[in-house]
Amino acid sequence: MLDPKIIRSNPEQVAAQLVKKKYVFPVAEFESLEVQRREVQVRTESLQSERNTRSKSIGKAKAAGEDITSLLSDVNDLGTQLEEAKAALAKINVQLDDILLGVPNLPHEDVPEGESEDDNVEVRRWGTLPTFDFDPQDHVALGNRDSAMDFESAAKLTGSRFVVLQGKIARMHRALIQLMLDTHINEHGYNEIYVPYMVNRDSLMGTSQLPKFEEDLFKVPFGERDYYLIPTSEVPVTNMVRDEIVEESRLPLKFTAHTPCFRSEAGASGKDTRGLIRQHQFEKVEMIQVVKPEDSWQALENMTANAENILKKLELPYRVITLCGGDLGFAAAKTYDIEVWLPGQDKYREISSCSNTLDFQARRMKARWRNSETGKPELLHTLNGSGLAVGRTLVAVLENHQNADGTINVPAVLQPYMGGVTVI
RNA sequence: GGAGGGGUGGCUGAGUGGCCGAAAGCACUGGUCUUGAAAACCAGCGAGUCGAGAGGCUCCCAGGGUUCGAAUCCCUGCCCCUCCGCCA
Repeated sequence: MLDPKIIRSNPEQVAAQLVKKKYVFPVAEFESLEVQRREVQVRTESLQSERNTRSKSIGKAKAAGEDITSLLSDVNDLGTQLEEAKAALAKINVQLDDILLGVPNLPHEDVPEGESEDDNVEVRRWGTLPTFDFDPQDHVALGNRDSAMDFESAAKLTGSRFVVLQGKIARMHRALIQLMLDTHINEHGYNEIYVPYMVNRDSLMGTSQLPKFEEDLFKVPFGERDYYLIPTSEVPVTNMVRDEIVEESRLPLKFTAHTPCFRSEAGASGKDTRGLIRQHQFEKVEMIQVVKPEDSWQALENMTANAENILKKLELPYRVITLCGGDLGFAAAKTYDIEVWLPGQDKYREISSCSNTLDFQARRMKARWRNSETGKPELLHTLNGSGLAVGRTLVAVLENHQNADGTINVPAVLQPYMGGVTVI
């Protein structure tokens, strides 16, 4: 959520900045509601004030043993007026919240203009693209050996966009997770955390998957309410600091978690239907940082480098891009995507996304720290980044390290996690 | 599933209808003392919101209700703890 004070004091400027993100902010509607809100709020509060003072005087008169019947009749119709004012105020606030919760974060000034992913700007490349003296296969063909990557069984068990992995491929998939976690823990200073794979509405509101993106989520009815399968561990991990005031000495908080992620992919029918690229269920190792505001931009650079380090270890060529305004996510002020080279598709594909949300999520979550200089609680900054999407990493390893006979060279860094096997 | 006990400020915890935004302690901040520190002593210290300010309003898990007035009484829900049963 954006700071309502900033929106109130300068709605046109906010609207102008949001144009970059292809969002039309309803300035006129907002301002007219604000005028009403202010008027009704002032009226409500003065009525409350009146009621409070009168109630106090009744209490005093009663204590003094005086007759209070006339005082009671004076206060009679105050209650109804107050009820009406309160109801009117609540109604206006609901409308204002609807607007405010639907406004995306402001893009950072570095963020390039642009409509879509075609306008994203490349920052750097790493690695040399592999060359093959044979026709490289894609991961679906490579995984088909011994039914190690089995989409048909998954379709039988559940439906489309799921997979069954078996044998060495399943082991490599698991090995990748271990490598990622160990690297983030031992080399990058993250704290491992295990979290629920289902969350409540409040958590999803906090990180801003709700109320706007409900159709992307799997909902699980539970008694009178609903739980939701997490679309990313960003949700449970970031919400650790919801409604908390974090001691300054504990900052920065750096968490890494391995979880499955569940996405309905409602808006992606027909897209990436082949293979492992876009599934309803996939594994991801996530990095979350909760930092002082002054540290968040440096943290974004570091987190991106942490994700890149995994690709370097796996000897996978990649490039880093800055998302343009039109491609930027709802909560993000700036996002670096890392795209890995996939020989089977002959192009770079997203494998990580690292974002700084500034205080956007923190404001929704009331996630604060106590600033020792001011002595006051202030909003934190939150960042999240994939380090990395495991399924897509598996795809990249298979395709980049394949041999003519369809076998795969296991990257040296992964071999200890696979019992020393060098080729699968 | 059954029985009982709870949810109060950063933390612990008192508070059963008005004198309570809320005792006390811890933590924190400032001061006295000290070469310095610790200890001791003194003082300050919840959050949000409206307002130029004075000050107002809201918040004692959440949502309803009773009342002129609710942290306090009633109802519903959520969560935590103890015991019993069941169980991976």
